[in-house]
Amino acid sequence: MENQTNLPEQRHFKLSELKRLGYDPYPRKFDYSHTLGQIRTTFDGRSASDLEEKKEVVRVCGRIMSMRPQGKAGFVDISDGNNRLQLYIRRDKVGPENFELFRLFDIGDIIGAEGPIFRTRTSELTVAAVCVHHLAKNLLPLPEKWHGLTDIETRLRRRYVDLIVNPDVRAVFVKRNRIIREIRNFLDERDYLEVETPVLQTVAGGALARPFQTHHNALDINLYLRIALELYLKRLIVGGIPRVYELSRIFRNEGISTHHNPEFTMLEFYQAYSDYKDLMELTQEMITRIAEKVTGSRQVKYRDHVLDFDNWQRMTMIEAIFRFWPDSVTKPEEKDLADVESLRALAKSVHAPFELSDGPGKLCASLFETVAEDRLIQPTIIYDYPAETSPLSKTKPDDPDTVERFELYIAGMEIANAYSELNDPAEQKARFEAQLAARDRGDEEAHAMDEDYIRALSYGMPPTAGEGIGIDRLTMVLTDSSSIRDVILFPLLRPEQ
RNA sequence: GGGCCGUUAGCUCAAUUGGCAGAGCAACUGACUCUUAAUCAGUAGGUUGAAGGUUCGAUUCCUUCACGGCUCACCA
Repeated sequence: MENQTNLPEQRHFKLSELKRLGYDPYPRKFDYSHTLGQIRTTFDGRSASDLEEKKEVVRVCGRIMSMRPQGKAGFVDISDGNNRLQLYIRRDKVGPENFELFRLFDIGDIIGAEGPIFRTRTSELTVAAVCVHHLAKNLLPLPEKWHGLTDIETRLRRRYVDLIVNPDVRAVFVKRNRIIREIRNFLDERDYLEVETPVLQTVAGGALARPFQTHHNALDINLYLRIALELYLKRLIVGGIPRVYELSRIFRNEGISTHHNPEFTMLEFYQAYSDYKDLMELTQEMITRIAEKVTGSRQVKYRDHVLDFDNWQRMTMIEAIFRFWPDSVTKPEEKDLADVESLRALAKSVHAPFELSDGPGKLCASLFETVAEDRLIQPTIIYDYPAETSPLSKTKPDDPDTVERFELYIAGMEIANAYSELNDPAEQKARFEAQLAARDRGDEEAHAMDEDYIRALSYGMPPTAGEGIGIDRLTMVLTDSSSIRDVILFPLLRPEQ
């Protein structure tokens, strides 16, 4: 033992010692009387003398987070991930054999204990153990107790360790779950039907993005992982389900950043007999309610800002370009935003990226993203988008170049995207053909043709409004997280070695 | 993909101008029956991310590679 300086070897030695003393190294179960949370709610308000008098015996279990041995006695803190509780183990209370077991315990071990609840001299609620139980051995040491685990790579690769030692991480994912639950409650209250549509698709449509490809062996066909939920959900609108939603994972074969993960969670919902104005109201109500339920307030701290969900803004994309145009650059006039030549000049003046094949719509969108997007901190609905960048949206009745579409921005991030759905199959076919032409010009993200979707529209789709909400980004906003990886338990990383 | 930065003990971090690789916690041994960052005494723990190069000598300087972070581009 003296020569065993390697830590895992020492732990394995202790595991063999457990076996030698007749303990099952991996016992099957442990009957506990209280979770640590139940201990807290039951006994936190009780006085030392009251506990002393009643001597209520409990059985508890959890992972050892710290130990303070003192010769023939010792204190141990256990945690169940939510709560901590102190155990006091005395040789004269548990007996010499059980005390030998206690001496084989390490930080990180999973143990059980039973005994009466009491308060120490410093008033700490504590179990005075009459017996301790070994439940599982920790063979790899936990991070240091007060600096903890901070290395981001290790935290992500070993999320289980991150969860053990960083309580804030668990709190984020509890909130994420709460957000999803509130969304379901909100939509279910409004008679939406939750459905599941194919992840494997022969045509990856519904968004402008590059898909992952895979192959089905038995059918010998290439398939794509879906990049959006949209086209199947609208087929269900055609099929007579007037309110429908799906909340699930989609996949985009694109870059990874603090705001992008290759797989992410999207809510899409579609509501027949409505237009995008109706969804603006619905979105504002839903997001505000979720923010309040999840954070406890309609004023939410995010980084250096306080997001005020009592004060939503609305403006058109064009208005946003004018409003946030940088003072240092000569402000354009309205007519400049209709002309390709002057739009290119404007794009250059603010360093907005564009391609020579871009029409006025794409150029406007690029201007908007460059000058306005990251200034949209407070909840802001930006509406009326160029038809050129929106192949599935219905145009405005008085303007064939503009569609009835809005996006919700919070904290400089696009959170939601919604529009009045194009339900004219002839026009939809023409839009797809325009996208195919763009694809031929080298635009890899242009929308593919989907003949069956055209056929579905040809059976007649009622006027419909639809919306997608990025759950990961919404969770970032409501948990004050600056990276999408803080709200995804196991984000994609390059494999080790 | 571009730019910048990082990688030293299980964890968190030092190491002066290129000159013997260190500390705290964790671990091990011993003392200690109300501690809580327990305390006290002692011990052990390293291919400094990998491979080359320069040098009498490299954690330190150079090159390449791996992985990561930030950021820009693309995207939601």
